[in-house]
Amino acid sequence: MAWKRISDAVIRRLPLYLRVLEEVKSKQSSISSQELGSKAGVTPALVRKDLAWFGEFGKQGVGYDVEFLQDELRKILHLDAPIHMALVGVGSLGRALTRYNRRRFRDDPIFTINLVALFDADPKVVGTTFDGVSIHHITDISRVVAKMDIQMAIVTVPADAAQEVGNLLAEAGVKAILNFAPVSIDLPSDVHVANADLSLELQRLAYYIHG
Amino acid sequence: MAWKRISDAVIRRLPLYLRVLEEVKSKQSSISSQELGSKAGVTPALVRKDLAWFGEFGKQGVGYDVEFLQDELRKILHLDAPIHMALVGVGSLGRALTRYNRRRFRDDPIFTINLVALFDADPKVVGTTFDGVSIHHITDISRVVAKMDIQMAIVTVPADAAQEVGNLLAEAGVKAILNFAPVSIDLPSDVHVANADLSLELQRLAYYIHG
DNA sequence: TAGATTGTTAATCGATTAACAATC
DNA sequence: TAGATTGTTAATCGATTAACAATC
Repeated sequence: MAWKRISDAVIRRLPLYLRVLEEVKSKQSSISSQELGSKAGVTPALVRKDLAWFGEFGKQGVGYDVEFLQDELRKILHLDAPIHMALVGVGSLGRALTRYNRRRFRDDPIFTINLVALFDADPKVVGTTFDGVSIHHITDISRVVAKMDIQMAIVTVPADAAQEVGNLLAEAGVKAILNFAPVSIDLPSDVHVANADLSLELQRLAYYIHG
Repeated sequence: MAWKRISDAVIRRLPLYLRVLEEVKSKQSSISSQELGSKAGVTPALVRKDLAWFGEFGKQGVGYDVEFLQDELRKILHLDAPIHMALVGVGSLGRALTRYNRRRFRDDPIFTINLVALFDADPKVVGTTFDGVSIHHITDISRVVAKMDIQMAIVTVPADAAQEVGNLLAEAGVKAILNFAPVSIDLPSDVHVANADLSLELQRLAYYIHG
């Protein structure tokens, strides 16, 4: 197979497959593209095509070995080793996401993304901890990211601070950012920014309330 | 134009256009597809095609009237009248989203989605209020939704309760649901469910950390 | 009028689905 | 072996882009 950048549409489905594999793991040792697809809400042909981008993981007449495929998908998504994550903006949304993430990391053994540092601009909270995680000042992003080997970040700052925080994270070498601020962040193309803009999503949904 | 269901890809961009229009409103009375597109991160041809699904809003040689287009987009998205929304699951994420939404509704005059009712299963919080909004028991969803004319809902309950809560909302006539629980909810096709699954999103992003 | 920009049609691009030979 | 299911190629579908006549 000639080298080609794999599309985001494909990458989005891999965590879904991972979730299905975890669900069936205790009940069966192999799974067909048929079953994996129907549990993930995807056609069997698309499951096979998605997986084929990365290798030949299945066996004709049998299907895919559940544990083997799980391991392979984890490697592809870089989830085979713990990932260190930061969160910038310890307001009410930031605190809620911190709790959510910490609990998930504690309770769910397959969830390996670990929130290890918080950042804020308010001197009153800098130096304290929340849910057991230290809060640093945003001017320390570069130093702390390097020291703690942080690879991902969640941004929950007000709209007018989001771009600047994005710049600081990018300079520090963070390559993947989940942005909850209601503005898009422009960064070099080697930094992947995913927008989780609640108000945009609600406005879109309003289209479907009919009337 | 023969009738055709408008794709979700188109609907997703409309709130983006709305945001750009609000931003330029004080500075100019009209805008070209060129400028609207570049500010929204979309090609000019696509802007024109998206808008053309709903009518002929522009003027050759001039562009689109900012206020007129804003009004039209609001009507299309049903944002021309206030929308009543509920939130189910008053845990830490639910409370954070409640605050976020209430503040947005208070401070931003173009944000017309109003969170008017909270629901939870815990008798200890039922009957109290949070951020000025009453918390009802989930068995009262049907009654309260009807009485308060609620059209949308946010779901922030644990995974194992999400489907049941979805059922209750659908039975009560809610047609649009934003689901934060880490499971998909199956509902009749006239109910639109958008998934905002944080852990899925983080696992996807991990692909891009390289290494 | 001359210049600008729309709405729309045709061309292109990319993603999904169907089909099937290979093979466990 | 017979049945099942993969990996892959070709066909289809849908979304985006390019081009341009119409017209403000």
